[in-house]
Amino acid sequence: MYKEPNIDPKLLKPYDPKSTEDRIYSLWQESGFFNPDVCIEKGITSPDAEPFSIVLPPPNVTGTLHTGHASMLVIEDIMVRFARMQGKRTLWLPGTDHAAIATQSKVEKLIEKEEGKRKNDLGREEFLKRVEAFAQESHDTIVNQVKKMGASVDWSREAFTLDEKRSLAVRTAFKKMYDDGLIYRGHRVVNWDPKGQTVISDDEIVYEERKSKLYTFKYGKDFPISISTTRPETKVGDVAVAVHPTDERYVEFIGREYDEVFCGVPIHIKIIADESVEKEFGTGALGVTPAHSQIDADIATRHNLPTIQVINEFAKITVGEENLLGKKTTEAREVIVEWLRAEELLEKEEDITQNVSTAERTGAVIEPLPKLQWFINVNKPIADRGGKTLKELMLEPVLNGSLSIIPDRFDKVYRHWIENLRDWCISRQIWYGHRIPVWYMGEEIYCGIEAPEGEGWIQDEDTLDTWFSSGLWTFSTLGWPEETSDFKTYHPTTILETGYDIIFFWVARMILMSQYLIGDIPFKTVYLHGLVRDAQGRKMSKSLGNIIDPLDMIEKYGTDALRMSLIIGTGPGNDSKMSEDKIKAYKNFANKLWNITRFILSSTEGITHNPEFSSYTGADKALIAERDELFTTITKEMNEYKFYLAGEKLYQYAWTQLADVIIEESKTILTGTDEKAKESRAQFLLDTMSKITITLHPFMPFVTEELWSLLPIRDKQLLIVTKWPHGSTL
RNA sequence: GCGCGGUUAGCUCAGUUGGUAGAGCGUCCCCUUGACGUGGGGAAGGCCAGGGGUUCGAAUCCCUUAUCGCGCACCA
Repeated sequence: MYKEPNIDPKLLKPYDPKSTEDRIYSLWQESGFFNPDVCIEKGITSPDAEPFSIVLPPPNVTGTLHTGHASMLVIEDIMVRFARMQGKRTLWLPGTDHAAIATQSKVEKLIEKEEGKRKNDLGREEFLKRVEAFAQESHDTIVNQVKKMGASVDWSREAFTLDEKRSLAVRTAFKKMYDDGLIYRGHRVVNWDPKGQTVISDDEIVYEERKSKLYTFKYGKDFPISISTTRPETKVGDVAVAVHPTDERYVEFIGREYDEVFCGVPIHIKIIADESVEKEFGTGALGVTPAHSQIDADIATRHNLPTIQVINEFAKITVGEENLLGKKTTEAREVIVEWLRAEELLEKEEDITQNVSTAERTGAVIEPLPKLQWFINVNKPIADRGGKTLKELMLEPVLNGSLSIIPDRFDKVYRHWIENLRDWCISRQIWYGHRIPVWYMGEEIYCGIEAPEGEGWIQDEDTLDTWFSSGLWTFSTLGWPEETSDFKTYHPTTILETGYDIIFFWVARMILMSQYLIGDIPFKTVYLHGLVRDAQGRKMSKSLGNIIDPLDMIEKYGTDALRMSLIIGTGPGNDSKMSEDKIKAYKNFANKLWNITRFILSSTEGITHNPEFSSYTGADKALIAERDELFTTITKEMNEYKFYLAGEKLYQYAWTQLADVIIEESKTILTGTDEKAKESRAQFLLDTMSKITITLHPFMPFVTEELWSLLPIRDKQLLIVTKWPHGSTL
């Protein structure tokens, strides 16, 4: 036996996360072990080891991390540390997202508040400088927070959705899609955000239930059919009334045309028959406004009707006399309702609740407007993908099981979304983001990775939907379009861990891009976590003032405690509640581990752990069997991504079995006279403590690394790269 | 309208392939025991939302009702 010095004086005091965590994180960073190449160089990982890769869902550079990010980092760090300890070639690739619209509107608000200026006062170039400065600052804050959480990401490979390499990937992807005819420019009724002054995609709409009025009226005294609408102000742009072809009430009018003057605006209305009209709704007749309703636009296309735009980008009326012209839609509505009353055309006014479309970022009510925009065609057969459409490419891996979603009930949600998917509008009228790689000169259009040669070309003013670049994330971060060795080694990535709230925005788009551009899935498994809510189950929000800052919790209880509280009892796909009591309980647990170690070290003083020790007593053999059965179980659970179960079992074992039972009875054994039993028990305790420390490391990396440094174990590496015990054989 | 999820101890939630119900916090009682009072020992507390079915056996599988929440669609 080796004689060890007395136990470290650190152990004589309670565990102190504050004086430990930053020091340990630096130690890891200096070791280089977050980088799989270093692990191979130093002989920790075999060069032909199975790769395990995961990209960090890049946090938006709009500010700071919240508890949702914290829980994401915990789950992913557990996966990554576990993989690394299993000897896999493990890469966790970090980065941040420029989050175009979110970041731009945040900076716009800041500038307006602090300087009273709007972005046009500054100009594109100056404004972008401001946004970049803000983004840089957010980035630095985020990086610091990610480190505080203990995340073992490979900082040497850090990426940003708007940096040079990712921009090249974006332009390359765009050009290929353009050349394949998947990206096209089209005039369509799109979702216009009057506040953000940009188009947004269908997915960026949030439906809000609001009380509203349904008005029933006629365009004029002699008009034969009454119609119902919640938006009378758009009716100055009507070109038709659509009825169901079999509606007996109206059948005789089909094909007739009428001229009316509606609130001072001349309109020409044709009565048409269309299957999409429901006889039961309202009067069973629908006023068709092709410019300001997507459904009406579809009807207009079918019947070859003209499109008359009557509302502009600022949600103001563009027709009529001074009573209407230039009025906001809400004001114009009142004007028209008043006019209808005065003319005795208004027949009914009903209170209804309706789903109002609002913009996710700005909260503005969406104004459908006809616009020339860029779209991705999801229904066009692609020649070099076996004639499949993007929709089919997105669906395929989920249907055939090559890509699995945890929990699997989200399969259905995903499939349902794809089935309803329409062309994706990818152009945005904002400045911050990837400029569309298309140039114009007169009638000529050029799409390329670089600007065209020659004078006079003007680049498209618009930028791309931020999710276009996020969609490339699994491979743009690995060097694509170059065939780098990282790309070859780590793609498809092993798993994507993210919130279920962005399954459409992000997960689906990554599958689309990877399937199309690479011809392969972006990841084998998707693990979806839920929302972290406050103790009452409410969503955390600034307006409610119920936001818990993870950094405050770290300050109070330590990162390990926060991590345990975020993982235990949190199954995939389910929302969880943040509870300070729970964090406190795990702070106590960290201290408990500390004290267990103190007991073991002080009562086995001078003894070094001997992994080959074989003279265990019968009693200790039984304890080993029981313990190793636990390790077998939790290893299985970890492999199945059931960290919430494994973590809890380790906690239970360490506290109620090791501390409460085994250590209690060890007191008699270790102070007794049976030397064989003493030696056996001492080795058992050291062995068990070392294995508990190893297996708890993915969950509580700081306290375990610190304890590991104090354990009398020969030839040890940092715990972060120590091999995971595989059940009873190790 | 279509779909999904929840409903388990006072509170927050676990419960892996169906086999006598678990944890944290809280509550009550006891203990300055030589790792730890950020502790230890003990206790109370549950017709697992209701009903029906399958089964030797159901919190777990099926049907149904209620209720809360979510997603999608509609939104004239």
